[in-house]
Amino acid sequence: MKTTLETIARNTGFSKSTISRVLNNKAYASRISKETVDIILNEAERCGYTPNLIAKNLRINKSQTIGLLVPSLANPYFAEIASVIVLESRKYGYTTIVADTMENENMQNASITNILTRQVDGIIIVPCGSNPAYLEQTNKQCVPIILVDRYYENSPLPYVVTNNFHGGYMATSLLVRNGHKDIACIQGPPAAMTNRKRIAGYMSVLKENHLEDRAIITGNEFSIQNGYLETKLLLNNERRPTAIFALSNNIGLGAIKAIREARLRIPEDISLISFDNYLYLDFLEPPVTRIGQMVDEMGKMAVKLLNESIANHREIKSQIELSPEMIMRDSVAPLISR
Amino acid sequence: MKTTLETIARNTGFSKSTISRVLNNKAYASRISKETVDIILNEAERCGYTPNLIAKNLRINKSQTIGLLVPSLANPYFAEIASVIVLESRKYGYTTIVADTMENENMQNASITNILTRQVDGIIIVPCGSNPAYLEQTNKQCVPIILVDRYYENSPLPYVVTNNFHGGYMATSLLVRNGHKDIACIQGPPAAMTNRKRIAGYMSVLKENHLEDRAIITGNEFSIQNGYLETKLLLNNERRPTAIFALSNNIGLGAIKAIREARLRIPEDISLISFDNYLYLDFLEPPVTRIGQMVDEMGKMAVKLLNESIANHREIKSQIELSPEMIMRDSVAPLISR
DNA sequence: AATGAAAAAACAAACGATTTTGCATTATTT
DNA sequence: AAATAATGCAAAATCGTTTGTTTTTTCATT
Repeated sequence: MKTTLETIARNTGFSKSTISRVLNNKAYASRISKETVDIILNEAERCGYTPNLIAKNLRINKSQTIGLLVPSLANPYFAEIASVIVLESRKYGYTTIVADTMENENMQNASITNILTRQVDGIIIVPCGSNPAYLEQTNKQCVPIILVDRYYENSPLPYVVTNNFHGGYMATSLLVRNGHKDIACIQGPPAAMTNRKRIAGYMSVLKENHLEDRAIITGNEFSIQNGYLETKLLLNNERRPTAIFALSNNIGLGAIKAIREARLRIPEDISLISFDNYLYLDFLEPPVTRIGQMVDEMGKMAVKLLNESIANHREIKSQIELSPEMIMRDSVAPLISR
Repeated sequence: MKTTLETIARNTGFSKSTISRVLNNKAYASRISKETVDIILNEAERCGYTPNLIAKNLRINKSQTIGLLVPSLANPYFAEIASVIVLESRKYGYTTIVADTMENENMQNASITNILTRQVDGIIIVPCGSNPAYLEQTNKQCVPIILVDRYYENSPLPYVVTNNFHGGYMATSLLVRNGHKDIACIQGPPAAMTNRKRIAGYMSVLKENHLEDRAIITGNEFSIQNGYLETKLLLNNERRPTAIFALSNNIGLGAIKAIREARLRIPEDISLISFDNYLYLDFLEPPVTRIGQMVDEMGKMAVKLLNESIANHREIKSQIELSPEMIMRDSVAPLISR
């Protein structure tokens, strides 16, 4: 038999309201006597009372739950984000409902509808697709939303992302400083903001160095397959690039595979720099130089903002960009003029 | 203003009970006229009604939610398990609350208590620690629990895990078939069941081949650091092993690092086989031969069992072991007698 | 002893759904 | 025409909390 406030009330002879106040540490404010408090706490302990948060939530109209949507938990990058957010939000007293949107906009919207029926207090999401309408509506009318890692251009939705322009800039600068002039850039989805910003950073460096007509931009997906195919093509060009900038960890992996198949050496024959930090990259031959994102800060910031928005009941406008970091390894080398 | 059954009731003139039945597709069974149904459905649509699952759950005493606890979402292996389970349970209509236990037994128990207050219908957990008492109590008295990936010996808790004995057996057999006689085994926590079973498989092969006195078992953690240090030590032995069996992906990585630092080649100088499948292992030099677990089947099976247990309201006794698979790559070579 | 204020606890109404029971009204049967 | 059955819906209880209001008790004061 499950024990409720009613159970304790019967066993002690006090009323449900008194029990409730005691268990919620409102005894003093409600002038409940010390003796009563003791009796009730003891009985609660004795019969192993656990509150029914469902009932509480219905009453107070808060669920102390947030929804977390990511494009793919199987991707270690998003898994890491999820890990940070789950742990961090627990510190604020939130429980996290997680959904995997499979990089599919319909799935994303369906998941939002679903978690809204569960009365989440707020949503953190790594969005996918290009239409923020439903998210905006939800943010306006239902619960606060914070975007992480990705955002929509011209949308008022608050976000915490990496300064991808800067990331692209840093990566390309490094290559240029090493004497590279023919730098290929293998991109993800051309529509994705993260992708476009990185490209913009890349182009900016080329322009500053008057190399813009030597820009080579190719690719269309953040996938291993894309990195592999595009690199294959690049290596067969009459004018082979001396360096490759891969706009994601997966693209980088695909590039490595193709470079190895061509029996070229990194970095002697071709330099490589990629985006996203990941431990395994240190175990490749050679370890891969990369632009890392501050996943920890990103997650923590998102939770903090969401919590503020929930607590203060006001809309958050923050659109925050965090600086990426350069992780120097051995896959970039100075160009030996030949 | 949020719309509830009451809103629709007022707007249409019907009672809440009628609205409820219509929206739950019980109109026919309750002999509600076609016209009424139409009116109600239209109004629900018009005012954008979304049910409040919190209220529903309170009433029907089910949350259509399951809890998923993993030791670390940041570990891609567990993230993959989580991914499968989140997606699969959605198919059954469950929403998933995820908690990260940080490989900490206290955290695990605290998380269980927490999600129980949220009235989850069941729990899927990759357990940590060695004391199943609280889990068993919860399973008996509150909601069904299914363990995945790991289990407790002598505990009645149902589980879906890999046949780790078989995995250890397969890996070691491969090495022996390749002529290796001095095979070191770097283990994780000696108390962990998964670890002990793998060790047992390893020993079994050695015994069958009368090599048991040449067994070398060392290590104590499923971490990169452990794999690295233990391998360092092994390579400095007067009698260096000709093959290493790493009992986890992380241990394998650490071993690779140490082997490279010693300027030895894999597999020419030393063979390596590790446990757990992971895509990145194909990009190492050489690609790592490994024992993979059927993560997909494991997750799906766990959800299926849990759902049955919830639906049929009876305790599940299943203790299921899935066969691992050998993933042949290039890190194991025949021993050249010297 | 009567009065009044303060202290302690009970009452009762929500929260938003589901579900049992019951009551008209209409249709069918005898 | 009377009895019975079927139809269509409403009322109200319930799930386990929280919380504003009211009641009862205690105790000091006059």
